[in-house]
Amino acid sequence: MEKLYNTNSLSFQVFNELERQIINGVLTPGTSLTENRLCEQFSVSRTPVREALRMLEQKGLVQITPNKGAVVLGISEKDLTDIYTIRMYVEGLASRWAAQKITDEQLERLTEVVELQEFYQNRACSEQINDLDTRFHELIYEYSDSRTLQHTLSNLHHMIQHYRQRSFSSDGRAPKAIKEHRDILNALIAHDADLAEKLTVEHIANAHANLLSLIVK
Amino acid sequence: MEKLYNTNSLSFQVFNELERQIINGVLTPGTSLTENRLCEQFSVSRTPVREALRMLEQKGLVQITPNKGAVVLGISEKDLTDIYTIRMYVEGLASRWAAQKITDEQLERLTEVVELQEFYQNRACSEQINDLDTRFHELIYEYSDSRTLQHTLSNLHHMIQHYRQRSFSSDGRAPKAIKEHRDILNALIAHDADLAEKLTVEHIANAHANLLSLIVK
DNA sequence: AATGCGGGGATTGTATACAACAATACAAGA
DNA sequence: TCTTGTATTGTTGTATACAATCCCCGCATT
Repeated sequence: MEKLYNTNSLSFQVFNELERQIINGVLTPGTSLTENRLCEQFSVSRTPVREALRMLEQKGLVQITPNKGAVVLGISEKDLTDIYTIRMYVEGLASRWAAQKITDEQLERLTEVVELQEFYQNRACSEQINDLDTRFHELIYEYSDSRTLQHTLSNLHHMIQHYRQRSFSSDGRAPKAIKEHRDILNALIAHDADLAEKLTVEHIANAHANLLSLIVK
Repeated sequence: MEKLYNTNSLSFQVFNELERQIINGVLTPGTSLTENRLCEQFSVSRTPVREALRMLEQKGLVQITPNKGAVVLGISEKDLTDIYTIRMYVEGLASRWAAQKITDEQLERLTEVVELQEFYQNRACSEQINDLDTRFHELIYEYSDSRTLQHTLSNLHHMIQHYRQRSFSSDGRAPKAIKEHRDILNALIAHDADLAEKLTVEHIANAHANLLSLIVK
């Protein structure tokens, strides 16, 4: 379950770091990524760099033009809004399926995450809260027991990590979000698929609305 | 728009061919892909093979374990059902957005595709019909004017190409599907977002039901 | 001045060589 | 017999060398 994962392999180190930089806006859209520059930057040869770039292309984070190289695509504010809307349409499905299939052991793990969130919520640890938010949603994706749905939603959720961080760190969104998580958890405990779906859709809608209000400012 | 795209580069040739084989079930789940074997098979060096494998991993078609190699994941019947269900939740959104944003020129192109389908529908050319089905849906994804939605749905639609082929080649599904396409097209022409969404969801549901009836046999 | 045409430097594409790791088989010792 | 250590082999990870392509710039021609 833990993603100790390919943390070794230089390809993945480069991939993860570039992904992070793109998602966090360090690398702005339009930036062209020449292989040699990245080689120097990461002190690795071209092989892992090229592999990382190919992976990023499949994720839609860079665009590779044959014989010309890679440019950063990044995540625009329109992408952000689109992602929330897409999640509003589909993330309820994850909770619905999870409600039908979740085991007692899985419920325990999820409960633990929610309790940790409640523990942190008044301590202004926006990073921990964001991490736990990620874990909460990722666990539901996993417990939906659908590889494809997990893959799809995980990608979407991951893309907007940086924006969520802003949301949690700036205002009173965290307590509300955590309360909503607790409600969803209760619906899952009751195996009430309809309710879990409904609450999840509302949760996404609220998160979206909150983020929009921040951006307008 | 056309995907003349990276058809050159050996990496993409290998990627496309492996993807095709996985999607078509030529490579069954669990098959382990050793780099040297693929090198011989495609008569290329390890570099493009490795890049292809990394891309396939990001698409969720193979799983790479560090220092151990890649194994085929493939698309199970459960994945198939899941994909249709997910599309039922989200594909309507593409039509909704397309209805709001589609231009006259884009409508012409889409109309052309539907007319071609109607031309072929009684000629038992299931391959052409499948190709045109792909083009119809891909165009709507494109005209939804959302990079993320296009990316998401394009992946899902692509995954089940092989199953759709079976659907079109085996029974009276093609004429019904084409009729549904015509109805969706009309809704788009009228820029009726609600109707376009509703018809699209029904279209996916019908396609799913049809495929299920085939599999049960 | 505008256009067309090399040419050289920079960049990507591909192949290969070497290093690190994993798995297996086999032998030595308890 | 069982265990454990080790050698061997096959596979993946990384670096580098070479080939193909593109791009920019200067130059000549009109």
